[in-house]
Amino acid sequence: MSVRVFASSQSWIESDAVDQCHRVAALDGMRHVAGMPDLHPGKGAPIGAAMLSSVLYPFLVGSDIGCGIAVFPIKLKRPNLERLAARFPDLDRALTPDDELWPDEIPADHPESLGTVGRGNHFVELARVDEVMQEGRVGKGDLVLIVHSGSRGLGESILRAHTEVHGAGPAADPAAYLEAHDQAVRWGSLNRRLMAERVAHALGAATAEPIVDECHNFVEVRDGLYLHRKGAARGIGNDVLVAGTRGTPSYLVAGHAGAEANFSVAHGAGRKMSRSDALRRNKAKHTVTELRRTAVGSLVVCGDRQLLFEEAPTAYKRIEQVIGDLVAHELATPVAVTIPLVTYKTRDR
DNA sequence: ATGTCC
Repeated sequence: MSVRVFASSQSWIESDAVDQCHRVAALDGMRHVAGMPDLHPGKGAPIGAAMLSSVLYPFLVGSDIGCGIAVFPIKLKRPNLERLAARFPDLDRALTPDDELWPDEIPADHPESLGTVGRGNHFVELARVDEVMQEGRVGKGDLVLIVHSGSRGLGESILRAHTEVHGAGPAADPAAYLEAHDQAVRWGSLNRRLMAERVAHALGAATAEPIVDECHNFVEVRDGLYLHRKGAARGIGNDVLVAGTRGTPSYLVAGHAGAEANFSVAHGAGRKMSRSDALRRNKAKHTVTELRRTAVGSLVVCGDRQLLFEEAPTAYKRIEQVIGDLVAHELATPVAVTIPLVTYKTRDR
């Protein structure tokens, strides 16, 4: 069926990703595929796409069901970057039941890895609001915690249970898949809150409710159809944090996407290079020192050198271009710009 | 993406 990619001629969109959109569009029951300006190739399914179908395909959401980005206001007296980076808690170590932050109820009875950030493009970032275009959410100079993480092993186990029997085929029992899926979505959201609390505690600050918490890997049942989002967020009257990179700004935007965009907006800058390309090219281009102290003066806590190269800002598209495309196609309008101060990736070496 | 494929 129909495919529409919301990008301009100057935008970097790999043909492989567009090909994937057309392959998805040819699936049984597919009504419409909307590619966001951060579209890039994924494993089988494109990343940065919203796919509307009468048939539910778990592989279109992928393994990290419930992955999303939340923004929490935080107040700190006088932020000293080195001191703050050193005080970030170990978010590779899971919470335990004797921890004071341990929740009373855990969705899906999945206590493993609760409170951990994971790897890949996940991060917890202390950032400063640098510019405000629309009043009412955050003020210039405010500090926020941006948490990008998902359901860790839980979503992976849900997809694997399906894939082992049905591969890339449709969900045999959509209601059963959706029940497990919804638990992973709740687990992911709880996990982001717990991480914000862990960091706020460690930095001696109070915790606040998130001003934004939007998933970008999930299924929404809409008018009896399944709207699969993979690296795409809801954009219908809600705000979304569109993540830049570890070393460039991020944008809080107000989404107002229509049916052509499957009611969705981009979730980030989007990869420009595969992980293997980024590792090879950035090893030649950068030192770990300059990747740990970025061009905007922020610090990156990342003990894993390989991950540092894979996640270098040059591995991603320009966030300004992605936001420009959202605005040009009237999918969203900018609310505020944040600049990273300290980004936590992993303590592990 | 993932208690990580060898």
